[in-house]
Amino acid sequence: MKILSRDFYERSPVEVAKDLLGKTLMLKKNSGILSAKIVETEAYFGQKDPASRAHTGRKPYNQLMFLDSGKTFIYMVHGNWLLNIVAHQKGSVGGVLIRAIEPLQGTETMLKNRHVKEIRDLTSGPGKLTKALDITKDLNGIDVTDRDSELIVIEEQGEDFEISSSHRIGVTADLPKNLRFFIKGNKFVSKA
DNA sequence: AGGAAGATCTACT
DNA sequence: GTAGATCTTCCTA
Repeated sequence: MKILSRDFYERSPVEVAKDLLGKTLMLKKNSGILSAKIVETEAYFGQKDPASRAHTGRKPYNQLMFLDSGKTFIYMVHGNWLLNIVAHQKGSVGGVLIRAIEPLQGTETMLKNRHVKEIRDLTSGPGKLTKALDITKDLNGIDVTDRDSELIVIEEQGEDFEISSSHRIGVTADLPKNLRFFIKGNKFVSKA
């Protein structure tokens, strides 16, 4: 098991968003281990990105995006916690939103956290996956490169896959670029 | 005090 | 498949 290092996150959010696809998210809880494969992400920048939390400048609640890469940045939107990982070149600002995952380990626990019939609906959206994994603000700012953290990201050999991209989902003001990336054909991607 | 926000669920045509 | 209500912070006035 290899944990992704700090350098991995100290690159452009776009590169990190693409490279996070296929990696494994692992959550160590008292009740056991939950893990899932990342299948959909979006890149966000700083001031120049109108959809970014950091767009209006540094504030107490968004300062994590300005600080260390490789840490979580979790915030609430429409009653849902959304999970981001801070990623940017040193001295820059940015992050990657985890939009969808595929459950690997602890599926029963996730099903208990959410009332759905279809496994497909369990984690196929940014607010869904945080509920399934029981991620809240308590985990805000933790270091996903530290093996002692409750939440880490690990590199694992998986099958080959093809990456598709699109505009970002649900944002009121997007940039004229494709900043959303997902594994082509994966069932857990929130939207084709 | 009020409203917007990177969404989800439910109930319809 | 699309539309509308509602979810809970944190910012801005």
